[in-house]
Amino acid sequence: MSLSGWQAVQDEVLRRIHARDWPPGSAIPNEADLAREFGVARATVNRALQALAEAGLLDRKRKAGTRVALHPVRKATLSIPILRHEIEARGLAYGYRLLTRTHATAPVAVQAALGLTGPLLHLTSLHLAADRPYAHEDRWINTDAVPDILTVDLAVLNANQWLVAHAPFTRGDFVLTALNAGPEAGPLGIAAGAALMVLERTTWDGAVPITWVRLAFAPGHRMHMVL
Amino acid sequence: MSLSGWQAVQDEVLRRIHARDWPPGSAIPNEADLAREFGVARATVNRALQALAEAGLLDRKRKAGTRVALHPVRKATLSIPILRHEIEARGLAYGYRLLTRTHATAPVAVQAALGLTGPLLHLTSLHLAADRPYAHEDRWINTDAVPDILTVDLAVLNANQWLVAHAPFTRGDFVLTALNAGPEAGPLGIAAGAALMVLERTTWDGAVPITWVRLAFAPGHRMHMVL
DNA sequence: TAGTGGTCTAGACCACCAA
DNA sequence: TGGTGGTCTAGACCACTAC
Repeated sequence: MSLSGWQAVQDEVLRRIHARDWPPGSAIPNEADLAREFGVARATVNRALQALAEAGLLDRKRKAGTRVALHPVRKATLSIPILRHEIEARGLAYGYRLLTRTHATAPVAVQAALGLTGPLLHLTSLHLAADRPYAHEDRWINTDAVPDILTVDLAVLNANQWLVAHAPFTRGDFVLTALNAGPEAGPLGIAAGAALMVLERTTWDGAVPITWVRLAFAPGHRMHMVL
Repeated sequence: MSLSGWQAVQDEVLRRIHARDWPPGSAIPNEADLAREFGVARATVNRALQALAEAGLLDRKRKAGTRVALHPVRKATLSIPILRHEIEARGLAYGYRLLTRTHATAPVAVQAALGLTGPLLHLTSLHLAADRPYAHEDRWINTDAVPDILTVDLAVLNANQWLVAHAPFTRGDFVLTALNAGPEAGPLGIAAGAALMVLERTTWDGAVPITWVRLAFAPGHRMHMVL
């Protein structure tokens, strides 16, 4: 067989896995053999198999060889865009309203997530899509890490937009959960107790915690992923 | 400068982006120039830059060159393990209980997701962790695609486990949302109206729809992602 | 210790697309 | 149409690890 291009190799490997030529758990030929069989260079086979391993369909180990994953852990990729873009991509007008701005001691859960105990800048705000509440934001900011944010008029400029532009993070940590609406119910204009999708994000620049934010999306919000 | 390995190249590029040597939106040198500067082959630079582009930090276009992404769309990867493994990984005993098994016409939403109108196999079941309800499963199966499942005693064998072993899917579609507990409240042993994290998954084998499943997780369930 | 995947190299050709 | 990234090749060396 003579294939052309690493994607063709990938397709053929996928076909064999799927056709049970190579059943789950079984070892497949090594790269050199496959390269010979497919009539391509080993690097081409390597590219194809690495992509499949990254997707979780193959397990690869030096010396042990490559095996079809027994329990393919499907990995779905969730892109986390800036809310403004997410809303505008739906053809809706984006709006932002700052609700509160204080300095305060954060709740224990936030202190733990950030690893900080001192007082932090606390913002609550509302993201609007076509003038309707889209998400409620509860944010704590480590001003020691980004002192410049104190000079910004956050009533006008979205804190998240300022942060992505001025304080890029190197590490982020996301938690998705569902909560019954509490204090967010009022600003979101919904009944207390409604089920809300909540995204909690903590970000660091190296070892320095930057911000903790909790986004509570209006009821009915759906996060979509593929594969 | 002389670097060694594509990860070292990646690190250096990241450093420059982060240090604002290459601010957001700006073009960075082409691969050949970087290869010369770093003292590596162009393929090595290519490997590093492709990884960064895949991560959303760079935008690459032929002829136009490579630019630092203006609005880095962070992509979080959510691994969707088999529930049994997720539970056992926490050191808890996994349990499974089939609640109902019927043939029926699916709700319109399910018909639409699968693109099928005929009657389907309908299962509801409960996943248990240490004998406590972990998630409620509502599943519709296209028996035309997997007739063999009718020969299986689903009271004993988890439908999902049977499907992953016998009917691999080539395409999947996930939706995450939050719902107030309805009929699931009873089996889950919780109050009606509690906020539940819901994962809806539709899977196909090529163009053939296999199954639609809705998992409602017990309150407090947290899905974790990194970066 | 030997076999396997991981990676690098130098060179080459090609597809795409902005100028 | 020329410059850029995308990819392939043949060969090589290395790192890891099962045996």
